[in-house]
Amino acid sequence: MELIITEKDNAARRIADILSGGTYDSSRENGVNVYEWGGKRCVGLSGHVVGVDFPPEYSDWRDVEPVELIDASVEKTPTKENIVATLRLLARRAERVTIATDYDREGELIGKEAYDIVRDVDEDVPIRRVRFSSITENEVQNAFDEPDDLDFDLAAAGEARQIIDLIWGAALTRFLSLSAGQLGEDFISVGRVQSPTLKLIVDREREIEAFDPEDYWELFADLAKDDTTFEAQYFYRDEDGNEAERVWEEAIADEVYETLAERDTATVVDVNRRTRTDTPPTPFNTTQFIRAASALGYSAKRAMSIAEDLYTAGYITYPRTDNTVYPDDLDPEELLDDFVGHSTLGESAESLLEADEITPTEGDEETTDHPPIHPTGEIPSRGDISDDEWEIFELVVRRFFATVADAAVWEHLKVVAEVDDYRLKANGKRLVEPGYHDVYPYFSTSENYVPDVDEGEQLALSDVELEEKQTQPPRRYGQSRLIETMEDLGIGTKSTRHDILEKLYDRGYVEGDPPRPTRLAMAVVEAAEDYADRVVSEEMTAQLEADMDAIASGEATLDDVTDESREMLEEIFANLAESRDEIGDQLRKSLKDDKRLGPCPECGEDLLVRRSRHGSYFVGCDGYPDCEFTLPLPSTGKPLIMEETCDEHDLHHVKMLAGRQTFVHGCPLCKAEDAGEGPIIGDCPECGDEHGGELAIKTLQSGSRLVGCTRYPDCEYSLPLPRRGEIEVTDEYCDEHDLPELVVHSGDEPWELGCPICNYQEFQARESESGSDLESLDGIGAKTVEKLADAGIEDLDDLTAADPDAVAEDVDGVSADRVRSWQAKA
DNA sequence: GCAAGGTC
Repeated sequence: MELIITEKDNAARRIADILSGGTYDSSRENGVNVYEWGGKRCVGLSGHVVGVDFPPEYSDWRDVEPVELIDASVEKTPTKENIVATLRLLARRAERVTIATDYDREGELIGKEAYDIVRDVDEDVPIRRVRFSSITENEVQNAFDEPDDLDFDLAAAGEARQIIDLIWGAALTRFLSLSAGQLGEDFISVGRVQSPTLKLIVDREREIEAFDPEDYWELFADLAKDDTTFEAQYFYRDEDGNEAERVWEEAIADEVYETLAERDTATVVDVNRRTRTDTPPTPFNTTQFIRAASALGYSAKRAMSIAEDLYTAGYITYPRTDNTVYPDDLDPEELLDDFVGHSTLGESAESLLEADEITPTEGDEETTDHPPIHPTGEIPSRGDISDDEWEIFELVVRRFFATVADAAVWEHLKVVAEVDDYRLKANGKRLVEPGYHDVYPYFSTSENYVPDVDEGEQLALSDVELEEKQTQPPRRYGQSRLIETMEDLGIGTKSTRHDILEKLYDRGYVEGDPPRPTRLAMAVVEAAEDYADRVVSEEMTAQLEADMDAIASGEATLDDVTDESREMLEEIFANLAESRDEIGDQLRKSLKDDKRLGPCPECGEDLLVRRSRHGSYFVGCDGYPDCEFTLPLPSTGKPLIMEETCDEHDLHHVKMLAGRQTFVHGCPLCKAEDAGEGPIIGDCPECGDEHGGELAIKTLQSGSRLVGCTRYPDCEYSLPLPRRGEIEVTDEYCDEHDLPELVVHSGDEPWELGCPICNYQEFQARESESGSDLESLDGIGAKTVEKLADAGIEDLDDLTAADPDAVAEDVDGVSADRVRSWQAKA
């Protein structure tokens, strides 16, 4: 029996399909899929199935000096026990083993890990290696026809990286965490990739903080030929002879303004017309995909998560790739054919197929691991996937379309007109050949119309405007810009860059979007710059890459490289040791700065965001226990201190981070003053008789309102009230509940809410009525019931009477077939 | 309870 091992289950299944001609059987062993046919078995790993770590006696942070980790041994232990067990089981029965992991350095290392597991149970079984760049019939057959051996040097290069990353990361992370007394889940982390990335963000923030704005002026005027008016801007030549629009002296700006404002014509002195070819974009690698998705409003994490789902479902190719050149065996015409006749994508595909010759664009990077991201030709129906998934799928499809489309052509027209010695310019542009923009509508194609004019022509001049402006600080990096910059600097990989950003959020180093560094992040980068510059510099990765190349080519050994790295870290620790207290003080101070809201209204010390023993957040005074002033915070989410401050109390605003339910809470002191109890409207039906509780109209911290008992939290009786509008308490009373009728004033017409108890009871009755009917059907959930109700389908009668196609059109995520199946059941 | 790299 031959055992074939791949890097992931998906690849195992596709290889089984190709080699068996679709005749394989599949079974499960320890929860792992095994594909079997004609004397062969194929199993997929899940990336690395073993990991590196120190021996257990090093695991207590307090008992082990961080410096001791540098010379500690590094062991490999299984991290995916079930897969390792399955591999051992299958290896015992194998007469030959073929390693078919991904064709890149990490794939070689993963292959070596599988090799070691196999060798452990069988010293003699022959083990060979096959390499292919994409899982297509041709490539896979060729690879299996010409098998090779595992490249142990290349795998060793990967191992060196693992060891160096672990030692540097663990030793420095433990050192900083211990120095600041931050143990447990709030440890302070450092690493070869995360720290240089954090430094990028921190450096930009330093520029922003140090920025000194400068005033300048810009002048605009309208020019007109016949009835056509267009905007022109004043410019001059600076000392280097370049065109400049910004005027740095007010007196000069005024002088130009007065001259222009006095005159009513300008003379055309230069007309410049040129055409520009706008070449179509290159195929998607991971970074460019994230960038394009981010322009549509997706975070890096969300974009990758959707791409992974689309990949697993078979609609797009593997989303983690550096490659920007399509492989030879991708036939663009064949792939376009798959879209012909499709309701929304078909037209573009058909127009592209009309071309005489189809030549895809190519990027600069051609790698051996995976093809660029492109559609597989399998098209999901709209009901099968969510709107977001469809939007990302369409992006990938259209990007593929764009790479086989024609270039676009723009015509640029620049007109320069003169008034005395002053010059005005207007830049027009027109898209004469839309080219790829027809099939890829994600780039701007906005035009600016400037009419045809001739040199010497007089144009009417009007509406001269002088605008005072200020230079702006550089902008923070957005998530996709950061990922692009990481790629440019060579740090991280296509699979990890977006994870590294997530890590910075998780560690409390950055907040918001675009990511803004916390004081802690600034202090960590500063400490690293002072004592371990290497770990915040992209140089460390560059050197490591060079060392890994040396190992792979046999010029150096794993021990040469790791020993040298250990020595460097020893030197760093020699300097760190004596500054431990100083570093700890700085870190602790910055941790406190991140919690600081502003002055306490009672004692003037700082108010801090704190966490109670039960885990809830509140605002407390730094002067505690002398000052016991506190303010509440909402119970949902994790508080984030915003840059914005309250004019009245000088306190920073607070935002509550709770995923999709994130909201701005504002100034906690204002909120506390606004909140509280409104008018009392009657006795509490639950505890009024026994304890004298009364019902009051209350406004909560979050801004929502309710009728609640004055004995809260001892009595939790409450009734809901609408969010919007002012509530009027009338003189009329409900006979049954002895409570006043309420009127809500919002919008144009006030509406009668009536007695709050009756109102609530009616609401509940409506809920149960509408819910019971439709929700009784199998395969229909509460969310769908809501969506159907929005489309006017409130009960089973409505559903059976409805036209399935019309329903599918109106309701997101519901296909006509699904509606028919409900109708059959109803 | 440390890193970064695979994969889900």
